Amino acid sequence: MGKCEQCIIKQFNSLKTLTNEELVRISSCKTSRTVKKGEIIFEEGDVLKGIYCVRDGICKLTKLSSNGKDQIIKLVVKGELLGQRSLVSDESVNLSAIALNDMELCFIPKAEIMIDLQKNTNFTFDLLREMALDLKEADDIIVNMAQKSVRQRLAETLIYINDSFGTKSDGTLSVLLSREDFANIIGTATESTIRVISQFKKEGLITAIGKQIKIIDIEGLKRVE
Amino acid sequence: MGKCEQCIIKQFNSLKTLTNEELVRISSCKTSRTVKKGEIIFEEGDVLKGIYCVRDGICKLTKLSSNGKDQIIKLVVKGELLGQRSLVSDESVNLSAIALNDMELCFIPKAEIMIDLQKNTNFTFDLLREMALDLKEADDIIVNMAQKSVRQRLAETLIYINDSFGTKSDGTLSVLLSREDFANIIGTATESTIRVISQFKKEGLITAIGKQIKIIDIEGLKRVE
DNA sequence: ATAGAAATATGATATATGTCATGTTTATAA
DNA sequence: TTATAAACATGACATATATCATATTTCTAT
Repeated sequence: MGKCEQCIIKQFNSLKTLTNEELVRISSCKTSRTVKKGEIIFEEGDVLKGIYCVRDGICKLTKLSSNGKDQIIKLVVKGELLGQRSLVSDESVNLSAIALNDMELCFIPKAEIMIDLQKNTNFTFDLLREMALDLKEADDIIVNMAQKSVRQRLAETLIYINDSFGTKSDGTLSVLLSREDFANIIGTATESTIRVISQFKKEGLITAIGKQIKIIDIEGLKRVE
Repeated sequence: MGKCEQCIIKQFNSLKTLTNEELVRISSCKTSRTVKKGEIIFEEGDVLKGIYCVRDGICKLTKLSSNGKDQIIKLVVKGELLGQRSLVSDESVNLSAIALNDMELCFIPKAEIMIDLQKNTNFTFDLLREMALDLKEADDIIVNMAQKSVRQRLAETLIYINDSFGTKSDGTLSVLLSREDFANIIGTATESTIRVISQFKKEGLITAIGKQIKIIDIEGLKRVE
């Protein structure tokens, strides 16, 4: 099993603030876990006993609405932490995490990471910074949900995925989502999403062969009303 | 001017974690400010030079959407802090704060409060906990926006205001909002909000005389579809 | 106290989006 | 490979909500 102090993944999250000594200790108590596509990592209501560091793959964080539909709140990719909030509150998690492709995760027990949270101000402060960013993003999502059309929300989601998670060598988005996943991100019916994707294709904004979506005219997408 | 170390307001926010010594220092550099109803405390894009502690009154945090409409993200009342995120990031604020009634604010310069953020782990940790709660609330708002009807969103907003901010002796909500403010919270047109309020009145769920709204049948409101 | 401006109210209509039905294509497992 | 299920696609229609118009009431400043 890899050693945290040598792992490059930590560069992308708050663990980078830990000292070598701290990382060695963390490394000795962490466990690794592979998760298959579609598998549930944790579920709304679970009590987490630690945090995950995503070594590879991507997952969605979803919340079940009272009407029975899932809402995707956030996509978490390679490099990010998962379940930070459980460090701060003793409540159960308010979101489910489901793998969108095969994943590799490292699990760090809460008791161990809490030691660092007590001692290392840099670590706490960096977590705080990450959470502030999440909060800012959440504010933007709220405004978009409240004020923008399904067409706009889908256009922005495509741009967001393009910019944040990048493309493969052929230009298609590297994050593959079903039409239903897209619908659950933008908060609409699956049929509506399918229709808008078809419209975008006809309008020459994107190409879409199955789940392989490529943005053709990003400026056009930005202009969508 | 009051002394922080004797102020009861701090009980309601992260300042309660500061030591007496720290509070004395903060007290000596803080300034007080009164803000009239409707006045802008800070605006999207401003660079904050510190944080506010709300001694009295209530304000709304809004964000301007690209379609020109304001979205209300959060109500901040007596006891809470304002502008915590500016401590963590050096970016400009992403929200505007506007007084909903006359307010009393204490302003603590960033440089001073940062000293505590560096030294006092309890303080940082408490801020982290508050932010985690905000984030959880934001997740709920996203789901509601995405999945629920205007009727449901208004019903939940009324219940939220009732439960979180309380009522006057006559049972009316102590937070007074215009129909437009309600519309900007739930993300809909002002006319739609007015119509739904009228419906709720007819259905015996609430009474509303001008801005004085009283919940009559809270269970009925919870059942709204 | 009065004029003018906001805020509230309500109708008529347009439009975006949801829902249901049905068919086709693509993926998955035996 | 074939059978079966899941995902995708599209039409027809229903419905929630937005928009525009026009009163009416309430607030605000002089």
